[in-house]
Amino acid sequence: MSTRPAFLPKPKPRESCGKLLNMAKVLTPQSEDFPRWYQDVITKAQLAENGPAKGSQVIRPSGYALWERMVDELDARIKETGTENASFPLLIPESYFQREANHVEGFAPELWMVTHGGGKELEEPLAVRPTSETVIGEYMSKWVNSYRDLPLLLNQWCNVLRYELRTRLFLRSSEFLWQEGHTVHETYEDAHAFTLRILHDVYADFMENVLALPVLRGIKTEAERFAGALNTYTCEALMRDGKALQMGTSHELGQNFAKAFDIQFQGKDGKQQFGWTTSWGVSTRMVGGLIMGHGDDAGLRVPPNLAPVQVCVMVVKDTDEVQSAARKVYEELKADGLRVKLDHRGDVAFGRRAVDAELKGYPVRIEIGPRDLKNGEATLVSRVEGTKETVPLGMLAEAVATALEAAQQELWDEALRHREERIADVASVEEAVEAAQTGYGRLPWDACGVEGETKAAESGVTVRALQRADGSVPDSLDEDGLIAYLARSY
RNA sequence: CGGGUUGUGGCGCAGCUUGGUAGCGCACCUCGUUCGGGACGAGGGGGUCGCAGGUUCAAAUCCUGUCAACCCGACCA
Repeated sequence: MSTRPAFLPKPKPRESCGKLLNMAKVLTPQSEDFPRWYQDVITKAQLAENGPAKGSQVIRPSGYALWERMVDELDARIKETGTENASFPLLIPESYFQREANHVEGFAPELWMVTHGGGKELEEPLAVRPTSETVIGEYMSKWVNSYRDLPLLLNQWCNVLRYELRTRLFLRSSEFLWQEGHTVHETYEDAHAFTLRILHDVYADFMENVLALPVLRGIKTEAERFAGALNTYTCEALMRDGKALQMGTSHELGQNFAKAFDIQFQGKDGKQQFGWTTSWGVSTRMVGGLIMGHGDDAGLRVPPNLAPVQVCVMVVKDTDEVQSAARKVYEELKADGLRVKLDHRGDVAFGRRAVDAELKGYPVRIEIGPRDLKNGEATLVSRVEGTKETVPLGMLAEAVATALEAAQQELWDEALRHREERIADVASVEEAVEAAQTGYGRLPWDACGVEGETKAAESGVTVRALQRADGSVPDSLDEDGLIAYLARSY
């Protein structure tokens, strides 16, 4: 994992500092009560808290910074596909939802409806968007006239509201932030290919290379499919407690919405025809996935590629020498293009600040104190690897780069190992349910089927995704020889 | 919506059985000593006990209702 260059000294623990992690029990241990641990991290790392209205959430700066980084990375990838950002209204006429039968049925229970405005009852209630296929469809219909207008590739970053009975910060709230892409294509093939391109090149790429979370890519069963879609493709990550989390979905909508919203164009052949649409989204739920996918008993562990703060430079003592040396290091690392934070607080005890840095999951911490300076060194602490080492000031930039790279790799390796250990090949639904107590139960879809799916659901286990035998993503549910992954999920 | 648990300063809790109008730890503020792993001492601010009724001379405590949260189930990014 960590490939440590020869010029770096072996990490040496400093007994005067005691152990790196878990000095103070600030969190409920994961093994004791995972949901409680999750709550604790969110509170102690000041990520979010509940809002005043039922199910609403307030995302605090530390949590929002994580989301902002996700937005940055994803937005770049989305634009790379040729998709452009736009903004559509929050309020959608109720009648729009009724145009696509499956869509209404799926979303009706989750709709928030605005019935009054300006002190008067509205003639037609307005739904607060739970997703925007319907409004966007209406405008796509206007904008698409010719095959030359295709593909039409749109995305919006916004909030959506869905009425929820049981809520959990980041994972399920009545209001959440997300990105929703909506596209129209000339042919089924184009739309299908684009749906998968988003799944692989945007979502999975981001989740694996930035979040360092291995994701299972596959197709959803009919039961789990998006309301109104032909097919739903998914990226599923396995949390540290063995439950799966749907991190993102990409839907091919066929011509269902095109027909409902009259998205027609004139083809090369001069004939009017319906377009083929897709939609795809990821949300602030990914923050929950990040927390539960990598966090440990000392708090968050944020992969460097994502981390809003990759390096925290910390003064150990509040003296002029230390302060100016720390600032110098901070400036240098920043000039190297790293995301750096300077913790120069002199009025908060060192231990407290160290614990705080661990809770927030900063991948690398540079401690600078008089003892370090006397030796022309700084102390480098790796949050992920749990090591402390002294590094000559002149080699700090290189040491930090190495440590960050190692941390990214280590998180990935750990998560991958964890997942592989928790996939059990089984032959029956009963065994799959059993295996789902710790991870995934994998079995041929033929051995499960819709009946098996229903049966597993009674034990709180669902089919998370279907794959081909070689692990690739099927084009449809009709393919033979599909493999099902069953798990408990968030 | 069904089952279980719980609502007392920002957070975590005690007090309730045996009514007499609130207490502890953490956090917060001030001063000082500290500062290489959540420091210590002294001083200080903050709650009317989820909410609404009721019983009573008197309710955090008893009764009724209600709301909310959490955990377990059914629905979901």
